[in-house]
Amino acid sequence: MLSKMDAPAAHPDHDHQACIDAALNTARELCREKQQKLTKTREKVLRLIWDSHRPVGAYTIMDSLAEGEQKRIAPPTVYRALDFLLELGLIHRINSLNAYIGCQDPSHEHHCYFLICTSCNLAIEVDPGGFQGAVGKLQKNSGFDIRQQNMELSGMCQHCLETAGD
Amino acid sequence: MLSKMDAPAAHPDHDHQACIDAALNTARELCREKQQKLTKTREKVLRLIWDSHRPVGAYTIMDSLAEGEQKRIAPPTVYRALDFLLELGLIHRINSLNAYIGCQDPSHEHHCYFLICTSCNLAIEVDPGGFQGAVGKLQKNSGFDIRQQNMELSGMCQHCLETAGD
DNA sequence: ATGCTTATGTTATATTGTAACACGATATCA
DNA sequence: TGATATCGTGTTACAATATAACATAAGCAT
Ligand SMILES: [Zn+2]
Ligand SMILES: [Zn+2]
Ligand SMILES: [Zn+2]
Ligand SMILES: [Zn+2]
Repeated sequence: MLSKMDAPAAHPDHDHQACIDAALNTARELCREKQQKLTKTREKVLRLIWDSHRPVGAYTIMDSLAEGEQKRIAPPTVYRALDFLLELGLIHRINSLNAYIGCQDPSHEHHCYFLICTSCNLAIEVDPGGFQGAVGKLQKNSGFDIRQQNMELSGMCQHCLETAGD
Repeated sequence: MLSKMDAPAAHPDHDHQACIDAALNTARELCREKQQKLTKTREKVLRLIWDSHRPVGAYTIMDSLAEGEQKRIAPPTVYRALDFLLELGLIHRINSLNAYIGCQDPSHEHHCYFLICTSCNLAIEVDPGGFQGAVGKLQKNSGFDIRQQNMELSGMCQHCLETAGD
C-alpha cells in the first residue's frame, strides 16, 4: 500500500525481485492455509503477472506461456488460473483495461483501489482506508449493502510527468 | 446525485418519464452549447439507455434498435453513438459490466461513481464529493496527476435486501 | 452545382471470455 | 493393490464485446 511506504511501490528503480519473491511466498503460504494447490500452471501465471507492475491481459499471458514451448496453451487454462488467483485475492482485475495485476497483500479486506498511469500503464494499489468514511456514509444514506469496492483512478504517474513535456 | 435527494434517484416507483424527459432536454441543450448534433441515431441510443436505471450493453441496444425495423444496424454505428454520448458526458460506461448508463448531470466534473446492485442490476450514480479529500491526499502523496475517477461499488440495493430472504 | 465536412453503412476481423466434454493426475479408501 | 472419487488440465468450439478500413450518404458552405 502506497500510504505505508516512503516511495511508491513501483518506483522505477526499486528491487523488483523482492516483489516477486514476496508475492510467491505469500501465494505459497496462502495456499497452504486455505488447503489449495499452487500448481505449476497457476504459479507460472502468477509469475508472469508479477513480471511488472503493469496490468497484463489474459492473452498476453497465454503468449508468454507459449514462448519456448511446443504447444500453445488454450484460453480456458489461463482463465482458470486467473480465476483461482482472483478467488484467493492474489491478483486483481483492472476492469478499465481488461487486465490483471498482482496484489501485494491478499490478507487485507479485498478491495481494489488503483492508480493507473495512462502513459506507461503503471498501476499502483493504494490504501482504501481514506475512502472508508465516505463509503460508510454512502451505505447508510442509500440503504445499499456494499460488498465490493473497486476504484480506478487514471492519470499520469510522477515519472511520466517528469519525463514528458506536458 | 443521491446525496441531494430525499429518495434514491431510481426508487422503484419514481416518475421515470421525468428522468427521460430531463435527460433528453439536457442532451439537446448540451449539444447546442457544444455545437454538436444530436442525430436520430444518437437520440435513439440515448433513449434506449434511459429506458431504465440499469446499465445496458451495446449489443442489447443493437437488438432494441432492430425491433420493428427491416434492417439491423451494425455494431460500429452503435459504438459511434456511444462514443459520442460518452464524449459529451451524457452517459457513463460501467466497466465491470461492459455496459452503459445515462448520466443525470453531464455538467459536473465528469467522474464516474456508482452503486451497483448485483441482484437487480440497478446502478445509482452518487455524489463524488465525499471522496475528493481522500483523492486529493492520494494525489499529493503519490505524485500522480489524477485525471479520471471511476468507482464501482457493488452490493445489494435496499429494495433487493427487503424482498430477498438473505 | 461544387466541393467540404460529418455521420452512417458495410464487411470483415480483433479481442476477451466461456461452455461442454474428455483426459489425466493425485488422494483416499477397501 | 486396485477401485473410485476429486481435482486440474486439454481440447474444441463458440459467445460476447469492440474496432479497422473503406464506401456511401447527408448537410452545409462557397
Ligand atoms: Zn516491484
Ligand atoms: Zn507513467
Ligand atoms: Zn428514472
Ligand atoms: Zn437490487
